[in-house]
Amino acid sequence: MLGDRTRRTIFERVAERAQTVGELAATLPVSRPAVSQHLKVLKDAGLVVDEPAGNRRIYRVDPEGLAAFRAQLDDFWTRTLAAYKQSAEQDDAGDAR
Amino acid sequence: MLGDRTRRTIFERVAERAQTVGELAATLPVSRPAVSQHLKVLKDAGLVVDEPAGNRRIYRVDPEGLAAFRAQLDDFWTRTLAAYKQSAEQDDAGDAR
DNA sequence: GAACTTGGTAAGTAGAGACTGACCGTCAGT
DNA sequence: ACTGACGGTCAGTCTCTACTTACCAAGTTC
Repeated sequence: MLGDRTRRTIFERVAERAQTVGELAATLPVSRPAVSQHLKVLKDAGLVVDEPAGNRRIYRVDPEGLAAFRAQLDDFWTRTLAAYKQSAEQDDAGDAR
Repeated sequence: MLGDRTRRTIFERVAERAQTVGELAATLPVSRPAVSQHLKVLKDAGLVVDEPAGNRRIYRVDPEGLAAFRAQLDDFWTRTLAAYKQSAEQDDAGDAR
């Protein structure tokens, strides 16, 4: 999801300040459609929401989706680290046997 | 890095229990070389270390590299969330103006 | 309402990377 | 020493995806 540099940058920019597609594209080394496509992905993932503002669309971070995303991440790390810890302890027990 | 399903699974498996390449490949839907390549990437990233054990190589999680990796992640999220928070507060101030 | 701006979508391309089969080196057991 | 198991690497393929150009729809401005 946020593995792609460009997409991560876009996400950071939007987090810093709600912006339109054009504003984002102007400061990035990719074309406007590319930005639009990245925003679509971020939107589908629930990380951003867009709001029509006359001629433009303003993109901003979606706090709920962001929280859900982080929760997923945290869950992964919690599970993985717990498993690792347990495995490490078993190794210690094995060494001490 | 951990965006790829297979690689993430491999990492989780290694975290659960230190294993050889063959053991990992046996329970995964990909070939042994594929596992070997994923492990190389994980090793280059410092997430795992390998230790020769006679004929085989045992892969285990590298606590230091893991900590560094998590630190990077945390840094990204801390920065991003801080920026977002500040941006949100400015918006509130703007609305109240 | 005509011209301009903004942005989403479609189609096609190019590059990245995940995967396989083949090959080779190394170690263990006989 | 020979044989078999384990695993790293190479070369090639195939899929995925990020990107661009072109086009179209909707809105604003004069």
